[in-house]
Amino acid sequence: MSALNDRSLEYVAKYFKALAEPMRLKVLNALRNGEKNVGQLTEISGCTQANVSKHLSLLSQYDLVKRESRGNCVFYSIADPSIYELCELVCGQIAKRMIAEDDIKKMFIEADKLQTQNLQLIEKKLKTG
Amino acid sequence: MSALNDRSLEYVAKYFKALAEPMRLKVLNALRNGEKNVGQLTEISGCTQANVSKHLSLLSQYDLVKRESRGNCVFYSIADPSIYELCELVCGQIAKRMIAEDDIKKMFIEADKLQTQNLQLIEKKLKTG
DNA sequence: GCAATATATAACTATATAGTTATATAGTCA
DNA sequence: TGACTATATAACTATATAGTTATATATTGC
Repeated sequence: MSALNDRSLEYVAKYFKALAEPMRLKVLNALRNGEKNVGQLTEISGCTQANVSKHLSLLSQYDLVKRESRGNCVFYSIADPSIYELCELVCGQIAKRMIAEDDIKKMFIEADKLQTQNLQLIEKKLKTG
Repeated sequence: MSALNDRSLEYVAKYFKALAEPMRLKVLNALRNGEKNVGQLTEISGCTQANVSKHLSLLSQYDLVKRESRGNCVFYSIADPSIYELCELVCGQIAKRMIAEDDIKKMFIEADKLQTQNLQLIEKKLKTG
């Protein structure tokens, strides 16, 4: 990253930007346990199918996800697991600050139990069909 | 990053967003060799002083840079060098793709010689006063 | 072919923010 | 004190994009 020119910086910035949206992180997070199709991701994300498709299209464009059309469905999966390294680095840095900032600490650790339960319910539902 | 709730995802996303602007990356890149004051960063960045200040303020807010007011000037430096790990991870991923995409490859490797020379000139000028 | 389902895209709105110019604030030195 | 320099902020414009609804495009099974 020494002496990158402006075009390169723009490129790197765009890459970060792809990861700079909560909904896209949610989608990537949902793909941790393996591939899912658009309908499943729509259900998990809680927004419209059109929106999920748009985000997937962008993630695809940056090779963050792999697209595989199978039968009537399109399955997406993580293209390069090293994006999780990125996320963990970021989480680590945020964690450092959490020590000082108690409200954020709570935000992370008490992790909205309702939401977790809902997610588990959806996952379960998706597995059992 | 397993089962992060929505608020946490938003927080992580915002962190990425802080790194998702070319001008901010340029500033961070300029701080690789050590602290610089706002005037110096303004000269390197090539945009207005007001804009640099705004970006520095945001970077400060996310603890990406350290602020130290000394005399008439304010010096900024990298708060946590692990952000460069982030950038290198991203550059690494982009590099993987470069193999296939020749134009991007050129973009990175032929790194605008003029710009590099200009940067060196500015750096030199800053050092000699 | 036709109905049904799954995904992608078009068109639009609302919002966030990068950049600007002008101005305020703060420190230095005479 | 007042002139000068350095940084931050306010107010504004232009642009990008997340989200929506409605529609188009595949694919499957009858």
